[in-house]
Amino acid sequence: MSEKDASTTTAPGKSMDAIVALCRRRGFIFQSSEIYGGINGFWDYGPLGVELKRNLKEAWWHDIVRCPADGPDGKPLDMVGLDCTIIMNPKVWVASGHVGGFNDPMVENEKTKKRYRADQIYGLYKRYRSEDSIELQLKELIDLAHDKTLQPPYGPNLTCTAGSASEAFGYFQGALQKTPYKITRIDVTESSFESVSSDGRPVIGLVLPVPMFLLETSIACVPSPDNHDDLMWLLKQYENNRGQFSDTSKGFDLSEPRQFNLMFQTNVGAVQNDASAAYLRPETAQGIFANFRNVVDTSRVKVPFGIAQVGKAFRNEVTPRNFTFRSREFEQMEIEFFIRPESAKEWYAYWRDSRFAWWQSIGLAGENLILREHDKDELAHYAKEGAGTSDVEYRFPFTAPGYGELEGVAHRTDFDLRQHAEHSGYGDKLKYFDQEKNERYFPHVIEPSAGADRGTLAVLCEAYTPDDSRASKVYMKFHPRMAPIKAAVFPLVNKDGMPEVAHTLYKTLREKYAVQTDAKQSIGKRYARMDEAGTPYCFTIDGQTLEDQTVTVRHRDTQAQERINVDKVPAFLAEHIGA
RNA sequence: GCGGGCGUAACUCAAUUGGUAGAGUGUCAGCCUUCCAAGCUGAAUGUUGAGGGUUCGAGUCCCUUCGCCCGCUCCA
Repeated sequence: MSEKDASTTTAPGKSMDAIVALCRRRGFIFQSSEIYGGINGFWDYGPLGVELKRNLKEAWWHDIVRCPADGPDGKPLDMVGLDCTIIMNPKVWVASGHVGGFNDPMVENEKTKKRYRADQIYGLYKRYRSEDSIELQLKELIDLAHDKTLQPPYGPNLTCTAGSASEAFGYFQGALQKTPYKITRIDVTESSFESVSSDGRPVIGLVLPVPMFLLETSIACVPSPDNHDDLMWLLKQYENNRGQFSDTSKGFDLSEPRQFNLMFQTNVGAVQNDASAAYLRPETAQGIFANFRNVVDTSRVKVPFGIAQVGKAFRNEVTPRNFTFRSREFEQMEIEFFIRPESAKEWYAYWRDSRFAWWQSIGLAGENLILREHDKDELAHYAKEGAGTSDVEYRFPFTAPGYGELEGVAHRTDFDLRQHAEHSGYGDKLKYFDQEKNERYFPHVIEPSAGADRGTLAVLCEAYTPDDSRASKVYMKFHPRMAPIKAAVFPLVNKDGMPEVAHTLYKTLREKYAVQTDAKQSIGKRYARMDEAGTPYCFTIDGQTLEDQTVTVRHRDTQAQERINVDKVPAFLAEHIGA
């Protein structure tokens, strides 16, 4: 999420509470196992919701696998699908780094209950005792200061956006002015230079040679390694802040590092022991990498090509929140696109831009959708050296004025294939062989990874349109391709032969489209219900139909009406909805 | 995981110092109805989130728990 563009806000009248209420009332989304009090982080899709989400997934599958666009070289993309299991050999997650990296050891301040990643406060989570002498602590600090192996993330890794090193120098000087420490050097690392901020200026990193110490006051202290006074000052800060850190009996009162496991664990087979332990996949991507060899061997694909998968993934999030936005069980739509390493920049740009355009094409066309290039310091472990990472982000009512991620496009390099080559023992056999160039190599990967539930939620939020002038006070302005119900067929009144005509038209249309018919109650009430369901068109059979074979088309967005011949209705839908 | 707020029908809300759980909307059925939730008649729906306690008696007081919202934290 980002806080960019704070000057604009989400459209007025779009309260998340109202959207959630409509989702419940009209059967889009329910809380899972609600009659038992629900379960945090799990959501069910009702009759309208499942249609909506299917439309999203099927549009994705159609546009990615069945009917992909042309690539940057002008040729149609080579794409195939895949459907892997949720539970895989646990070694997959060791290779991918999810066992270990995903489970960052955390330390907790036992008094304030605040939690930090252990690697970010290295040195501090070492528990000094009050009887430990200042000299001992000082010695440890000096050792740390001279430990050249402590590189980021262990060392402080401050960055700023600046046009030159001297400008950055001024920034860092300001940032550190409340400490007695001076900047000893500025490293404009290669990786920092590659990252360019949104305003086009390079990101310049300050890499300091010793660990940063986080005090409770959020001061970042950076002792110069050879300055005795600096180290003494730092110790003094510890002393002064000890009341906040500890109960005075245990020095700096942080717990031992603990694992906070974000992967769901289960057991395969009846016996529950370490040998039977397995995980629910935290992402669908690894199933694709694990099957890379199989797909290459069986489907005649050639680099560049992509493998796509839609499926459930699971993360035991610390804090599920914001409706379905952060769920513990969720569905991903992922592409792993395999390319020659030297073409990474080109393909990365292609996927970044085409994925953004795709979200626009399904109705998120307004200013609530943005494309955001990541800063270097927020990149995932596998993407540090890549061509880049960006997010397609949507301004949800609950993130406004900030944004929430819908899809991430990342250059994963050849990290995953190499990891699996090593851990599986397959080694070079996992490499791709290029016949033309007689060359064997690990392809690089551009990964566009989208959230189906987040996408559905964004479509819901975007469609929600308050309108006091209509009976329903609100209507869902879905893109026709997303609308759960494409059209409704109504007899104006429930007599005089109109129901029969309506029924015949309904039976014809439902062969191809999700349509509904309803003869009960007043026509206004039926239109109003369709407004809340987001149905783009209603066809109404009236007295005139019986005479001249024309029906009324009622447009959802404008409430305008026109007459067309009943025989032209399928063609009308084909034109306005698409096949 | 921490702190704060909140849970009464599908929705929005009532219910006197603790004293028979109600209304409107929606939903459903019938009638009526020739274009935007119209009208008439009728109907269904709650273990007051759940569990325990105090009490003759708990929606109301106490404890526990679950869920939702906000702020931290987390989001590889």
